[in-house]
Parts: sequence; C-alpha cells; structure tokens
Amino acid sequence: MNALAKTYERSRIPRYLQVAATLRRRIQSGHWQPGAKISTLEELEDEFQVARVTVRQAVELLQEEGLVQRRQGKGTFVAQNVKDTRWLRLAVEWSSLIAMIKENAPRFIPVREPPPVPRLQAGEGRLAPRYRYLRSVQSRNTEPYALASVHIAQQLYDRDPSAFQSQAALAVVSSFADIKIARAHQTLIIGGADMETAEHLKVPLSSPTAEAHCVVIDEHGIAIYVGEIIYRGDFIKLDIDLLRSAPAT
Amino acid sequence: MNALAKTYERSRIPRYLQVAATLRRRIQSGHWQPGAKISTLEELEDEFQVARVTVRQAVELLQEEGLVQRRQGKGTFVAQNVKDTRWLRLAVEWSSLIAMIKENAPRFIPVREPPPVPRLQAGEGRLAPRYRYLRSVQSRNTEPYALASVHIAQQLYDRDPSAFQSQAALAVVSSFADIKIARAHQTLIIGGADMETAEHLKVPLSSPTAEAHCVVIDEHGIAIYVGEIIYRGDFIKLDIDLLRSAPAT
DNA sequence: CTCAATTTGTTCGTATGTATG
DNA sequence: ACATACATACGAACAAATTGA
Repeated sequence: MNALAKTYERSRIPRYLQVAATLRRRIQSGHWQPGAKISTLEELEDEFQVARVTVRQAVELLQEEGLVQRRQGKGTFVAQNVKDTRWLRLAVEWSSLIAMIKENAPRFIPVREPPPVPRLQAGEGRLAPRYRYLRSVQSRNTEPYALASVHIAQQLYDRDPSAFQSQAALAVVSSFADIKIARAHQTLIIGGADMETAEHLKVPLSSPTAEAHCVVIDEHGIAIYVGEIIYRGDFIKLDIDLLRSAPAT
Repeated sequence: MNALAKTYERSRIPRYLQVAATLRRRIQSGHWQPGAKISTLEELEDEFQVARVTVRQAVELLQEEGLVQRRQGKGTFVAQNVKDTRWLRLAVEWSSLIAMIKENAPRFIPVREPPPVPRLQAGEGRLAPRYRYLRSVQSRNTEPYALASVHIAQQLYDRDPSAFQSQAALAVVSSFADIKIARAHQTLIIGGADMETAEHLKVPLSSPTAEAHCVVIDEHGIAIYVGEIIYRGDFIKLDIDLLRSAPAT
C-alpha cells in the first residue's frame, strides 16, 4: 500500500467525496477564481492518486451543484456565480456578541422532548432549579448560519416569555438591567453537521461546524444560561487580538 | 418519500456513518447521559428507517470509539467516562500561546521553493524587506497536531539561525528581549485538510482543520512574523472568557 | 425453576455503490 | 465500456444473554 492510500483509508467516506470536498473548498475559498479553468482530470488523477473514473465522479458532483461547468475538449471551469462566504465574525467578547445576535431574528423550532440539562464543568457555577429549553435557527439575509439550543433558567424565562420566544435568549438576558453577570464563558470546538443540523443549516451532512458551548453565570453563581450554538463552519471567522489583556515583551 | 429518506439521498455518505454521527452528538451533548441506556436497535431502526444491520454497524463504530458499551440481552449503554479528546487548548492570548508552543519540539520540513510573502490586510503593518520561510510539524506525545508555515523577517532570523531551526519561531521571537511587540493578531477560520496537510497530520483528506493566520508587528510597524498554522480540527478547543476585558450589565 | 419477553449477536442471500486497471 | 473486488444496505430468520413474572 502506498502512502497516499493510507490517507484515504483513515476515513470511511468514499474517495470521490473526499476529493470533491477538497475541490469544493478550493473554489469557495477563492483559490480557484470564478471563471478560471481548474486542473485537468489527468492532473487531478495525479495529485490525488485515484483512478480517472473517481476524479470524474468528484467533478461530476461539483457540476451537479453548479460550482463548475465542464466542456469537452476545453476543460472544467469554475462557475461565475460562486460567492465568497466567511462573513460572520464570531465574537470573542460579550458586548460584540450581544451586538451581533441582536442583528438577526431567530426562527424558533418547536421542541418535543427537552434534553436533560447538560452537566456543568468545574467553575461553571451551580444549576438553577428548573430550566426552559429553546431551539432556534439564526439567519442573516435569509441564510441560516447557526442552530441554537439553549437552556434558560425558568425563573428568568418567566419574567418575559414572549421576549424569549421572539428574540435570541442572550439578547433578552442582557436587557434585564438588574441581572448582574458574574461570568460568561464560551468553549469552541470544531465538529461536523449531523442530519438534523445539516437540515436546519442547509449544508451537506458532516460538513464542518463550529460548536460554541456558552455558560452565563449570575452574581449568585447560578448558571442562568447554558447554550449550545452550532455555526456553519464555512461562514465564520475569529479575530483574536493576542495582546488584548497583557502587553508582551 | 419520507423526510429522512430525502436527507439520506442528499448526502452520499454511508448511512451507518450518518446514523453514527447523530448518535455521537446525542452522547456528547449530554442528551444521553453517561451510564444511561440508549434506544434499542429496534427503536433506532424505526427512527432512522434503516435496516437492523445498519444501525448495528453505527453502534459498533461508537463502541470502537469507546462511547458506548453493548451487552447482549440488556441493551447499549453510554460509557461513564466519555473522554474529551480535545486536549489542545488553542491560545487566545500571547503569553499562553508562547507557553504552549514552548512545550513541544517542532520537526522541520525542507522547503524547495518558498512561496511569496502573503499580502497583509490593512492594519497588519508593513512588510520587512526580506523574509525567511520555515515549515514544521508540531507534535505532542508523537502525535502531530499542527502544520506551521512561517515567514520570519530575515533580519530577525539572522540573529540566531540555529534557534529558528530547532524551536518554534514565535518562541524564538519572544526570547529576544529587545524586540518590542506592538501588535500580535490572529485570524482563525475552519478549513479542510488538503493532501499535503492530511499527510503531515495523519488525518483523512478534507477532514476539518483550524487555520490560524498570525501576524506579529514590532514597534516600527514591521510585520516580523507572518505565519499560517493549520491545526487538526479534532484536537483543539478554544476557551473564551467573554468578560475578559469588559464587565457586563 | 421455567417461561416469555426483551434485547443484542449472527448469518444468509441479494442488490447496489465504490474503486481499480 | 468491461471485468473484478470489496463495501454498503436490505430484510428476514435464528441464536444467545438477561430479566422478571
């Protein structure tokens, strides 16, 4: 077995899908500009070390998606109407996070069985006696970019149920002037879209996502908000100022 | 055709992988708590509308990952110690970034033709007259976790070439006491491993990655370090204190 | 102790999808 | 386009372990 074959065998996803995903990314990231000619089948064959039929299958897939056009004897060309994504700056700070989520109206999803309240890590405060569970899809310009699943302390929810059913929960929380927030902590990992997520975000299954786990703790040490927000991986971007809190030598 | 079948057909990823992904999320999100019994094969069969053998294949995968335990006649149970494989905390702050990269010895990769120096965005300072290009694989416990491609200002490199060829570039930079760093900025996006990256990180092609673009600017406004570090997406985790700089209401 | 219900484990034949040369 | 090999997926039947009546 050669070295490249090993690379493929690390995943059980069919090879032509792996190749297609790579090509798709090159187009969407602008590495291959709209209108440009992409590598010939032979070059791709060479690069990815797969049979000709396999690259063809990959390119065919992209054609079905409207990302490329193939012309016999000429080559394969990137479609003109491919737009650059990556417009969502993910907040790494409370005020900008609030500002961001206030910009879009969530569409709420009915929930049949609320899942159990997730366990909290050390330092994430104590649980409230009861929670309300809310799910919503966040969109901008009719394009869904995140799926939010949120546990909000029942006591807080009861203060303004209609607000919680029409706005993003964090926006409502921040609007309560008397609530003092002692800690707001977020963990971010990279995941892949499962069926439900893929459905709501209108992305292919297993396409990369950013999962934000956010816990907000009030002055009494109670976790008043425990949320899991799944973002489309290809929409987001983080800007981090490494010197924000401390100067370096 | 029902809704599930449609979702399946949209994606050509094997069904048992799709089912496995959904179950995996239920466990990791705490929907199915550690120790709890998950749905029976029959129920899963029903829910996902797939054959028994297919759900079994999915559950088998989760067992191999150590997420569940199966017992004949009893059922399938979520493991008690769902271990977190995201051991790499990506730094969002200069000092912790330096601390992290000092922990591991990079393996340097010979470079044939250095790529051109990347363009800088507005506010990312001015370019140095010349750069040195270095590539290295970062590992911990023999497990590669990142591929670094770095442009370092030639003037800086010449001060201690051997250091730059044995340690991570940022670690060397931070060890120069007389260098004042005016800005250190990092942009993070989610990408997918290309052939070369997949090879070096020993991951499947197109598996999710975190691409960090880091620019370090000295007191004269010169970009002394321009690096692109590609991390394995499944190893990393970002901890963000949303209130770090400013308290909230 | 036995029986029945429940639940996972195993096997077979068949059809289709993936990948190669 | 063809022959070949292997993976995926189905349905159905049967086996084995566990539990409680």
